[in-house]
Amino acid sequence: MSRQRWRTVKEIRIADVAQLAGVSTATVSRVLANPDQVRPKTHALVMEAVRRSGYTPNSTARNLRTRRTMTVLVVAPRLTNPVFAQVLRGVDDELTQNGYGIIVGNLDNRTEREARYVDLALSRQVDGVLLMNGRIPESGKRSMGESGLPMVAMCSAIPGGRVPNVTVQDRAASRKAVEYLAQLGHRKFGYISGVPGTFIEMERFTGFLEGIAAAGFGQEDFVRWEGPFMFSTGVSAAQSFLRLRERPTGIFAACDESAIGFIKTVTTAGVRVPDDVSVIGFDGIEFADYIEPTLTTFQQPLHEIGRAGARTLLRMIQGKMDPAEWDIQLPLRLLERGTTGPAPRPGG
Amino acid sequence: MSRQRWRTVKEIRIADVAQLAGVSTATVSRVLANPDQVRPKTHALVMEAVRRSGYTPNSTARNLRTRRTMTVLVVAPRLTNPVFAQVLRGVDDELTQNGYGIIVGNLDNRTEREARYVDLALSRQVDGVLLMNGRIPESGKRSMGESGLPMVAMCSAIPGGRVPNVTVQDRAASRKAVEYLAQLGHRKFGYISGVPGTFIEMERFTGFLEGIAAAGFGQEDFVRWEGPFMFSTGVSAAQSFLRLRERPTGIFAACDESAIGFIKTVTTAGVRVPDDVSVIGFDGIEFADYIEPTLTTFQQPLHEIGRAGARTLLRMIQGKMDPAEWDIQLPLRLLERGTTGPAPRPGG
DNA sequence: TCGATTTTTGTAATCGATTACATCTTTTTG
DNA sequence: CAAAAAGATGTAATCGATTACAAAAATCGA
Repeated sequence: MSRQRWRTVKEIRIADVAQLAGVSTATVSRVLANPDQVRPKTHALVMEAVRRSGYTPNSTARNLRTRRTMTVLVVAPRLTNPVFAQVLRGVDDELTQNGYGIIVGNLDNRTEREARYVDLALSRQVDGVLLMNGRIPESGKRSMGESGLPMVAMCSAIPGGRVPNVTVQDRAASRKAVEYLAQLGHRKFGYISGVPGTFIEMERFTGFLEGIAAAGFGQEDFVRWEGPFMFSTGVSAAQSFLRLRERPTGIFAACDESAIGFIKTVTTAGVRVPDDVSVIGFDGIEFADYIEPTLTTFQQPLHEIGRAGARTLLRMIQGKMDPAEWDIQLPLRLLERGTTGPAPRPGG
Repeated sequence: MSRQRWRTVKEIRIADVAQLAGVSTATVSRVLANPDQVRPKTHALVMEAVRRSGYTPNSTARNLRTRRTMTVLVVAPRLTNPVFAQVLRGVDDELTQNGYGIIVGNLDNRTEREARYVDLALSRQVDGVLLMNGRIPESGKRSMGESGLPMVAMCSAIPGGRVPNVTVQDRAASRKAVEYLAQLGHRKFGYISGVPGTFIEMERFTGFLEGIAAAGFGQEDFVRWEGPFMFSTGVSAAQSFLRLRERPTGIFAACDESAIGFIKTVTTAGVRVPDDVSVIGFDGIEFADYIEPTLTTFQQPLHEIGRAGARTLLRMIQGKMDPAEWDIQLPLRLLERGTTGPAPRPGG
C-alpha cells in the first residue's frame, strides 16, 4: 500500500475532446466559454464529446493564460470566533455562486501570521483579497498594499480610503449602548474593549465616550478593560471587576464573547446578572441566544456583511466599481433581552 | 474611479531575474528549488537579483508544469459549528507550515452543495481533500471517489476502507456517557442524535445503546430525538421533552450545541439543570465552558484531529502512506462538570 | 599538462488551456 | 448570381514556470 501512486485516473485534455468531436481545440474552448460564437450543430457535437469523456477544463492552464485564478483570499483574525465564521459564510455564498474559490487565512489573533498569507496570495495570483483583520497585511518581502490587488475590508474598517470598507454603525451603536444603560439608571460603567489601536476599537470606544458624555458623565465614571475579541478578555475583565471596591453596574462589552466570558465569571462568583450588574454585548452571535439569561446585544447582519464585501470585491475585480458604494455601513439592531435591567439601588 | 485597472504593478517574471543576474531562467529556477545544484557564487548572484527585483514565482505557471497546486480542499458540514472551525485551525496550522493553501468548502448542512466543490476541486487540480462531512462528495458529472485524489476523513468516518479516517472513540464515549448517568441514579434516558444515517451518528447511537444495555435497561427506557449537530436540534428535542408525561432525567446529546440548545430551552420553561434533568454533551467546544452551569461533556482533541488529518493527507500526497496509520483514533476526556447530578427522587 | 570525470549552466520542449489572426463557409445584398 | 459581408473554424503563438538533454566549465588523477 505504501509508495502507491494516487493520481491514477488519466486526465482528459481539451485535445482529447477536440479529437473525439472532430474539431480543433479552439472550437472546444469556444463552445465552453463563448457558446454563441459557434454553430449550434458544432456546439451539440462538442458538448456530446465533453459529456462522453467527462472532461473538466484544467484551470491551472487556464489561469496561466488568462491571468485570472478565480480565487480570493479571505483573511480572518480568528476563525473560531463565530462572528468571522458567519461573515465567511456570506462570503462563501456570494463567491462560489460566481465561480470563485476561497483560500482562507486564519491569523489566530497573531499579526505575525499575516506574512505567510501575503506571500501565498501574491504567488498564487489570487484575484482579490477580503480583509477582516482591520489592516493591510504585510510581509518582510512585499506589501500587499503595493501589489495593486483589489481588496475590501469587512467588519473592522481600514481607514485612509485605500480600500472600500463594509462595516456597521459601530460608533452610533456603542453610544446607544451607554445611553440605554444610563436610561436604566446606571451611574457607573464598564467598557470591555477590543484590540487597542485597531480602528474598530477606536470607533466603538469613541461611541462609548460619546454616550458617556451625552448622558452627563465623565472620565471618572467608567472603568475600561482591554483585550482582543475573545471569551478570555471578558474573563479577565470580570476578575478585575470583582476586585473593585466600587463596582460599575452597567457594562458594555465590544463583543459578545467578552460579554459572555464576563457574565460567566461574575455569576460563578455570586454576582447576579442583571440584578447586580447589567451587561450589553456587541455582535449578536448565535450563542448569545443560549446563555441564561439571554444576552442583550447589538445584532450585526453578519451574513449580509460577508455578501456585501464579496459583491464589492467582485465589482472591483471586474473594474466596474461604483464610487458611491466605496464604503458601506449596514444597520444594527439592539436586542433588548435578559442581561440588562434597572440599576440596583445604591447600597441595596 | 470606475473602469479602473487594478493590477497596475508590473509582474516580474523569472526571465527578468535571469537577465538581471546574467544567467538563464533554468539557473534561477534551480537556485530557488534546488540550491545545492548550483555554484555558491551563482547562487548569491541570483539571490541578489531576486531580492532586488522582489520576484515571487508565479505559482500558476509552476502548477501547470509540475502538475501540483500545493492546495487542499477542506469540506466542512457547517463552518459556524465551532467543532469544525476548531479542526480547521489544526488543519491550517499543519498545511500552511508545509506551504499548502486551503480552499474551504462549507456545506451549511446541505448535501446538495457538495457538487460545486467536487467540480471546483477537480478543475482546480487540488492535491488532496480533507472531508469532515462523513461521505465522499458527488456531483452529477464526476465523482470525487473516482478521481483517485488523496482523501482523508476527519471527525465523521467514511467506512469501507476507501479513505483513512481520523476520529475519536465515539462509541466507547457514548457508552460511558450512559453508564455515567446510570451511576448517578438515572433510570430514564434521552438521546439527542446527529444526522441519521451518518456513520458518526451510528457510532454514537450504538455506543448509547451499548450503555443502555450494560446498565440493565432496554428499548423502553429511553427517548430519541433526531436532527443535525445544531443548537436548534437541542431546542426541538427540549420542546418534545417538555410535552412528555414521564420525562427522562438523564440526557445524552451527541453534540454540545444540541446539549446547550436543550438546556436553554428547558431552563426557560422552568426545568432545573441538573436538579431536574442531567445533560451530558459531546465535543468540548469552548462555549460549553461559559454556560451556567458548565456543561458536562466529552472533550475532543479538535485541534489535534485537524493536525493529524492534515499530516495523513500530506503523507498520502507524497505517496508514503504508512498502512499502520490508515485509521487514527484519538482519545476523549470526560469533563465532569455542572450539568449532571444525582437523579431526582421519583415523585420528588 | 592532458584527458576523463564530475559539476554547473544553457537551450528548448513542455504543461493545457486561450485567443489573435488567417482561412474557409455561409449568408446577405444589389 | 456574383461580390461583399458576416460568421465559423483552424493554426499557431502565448502565458511563466520546470526540467530533459546538451554543452560548457571545473575538478581530478596520472
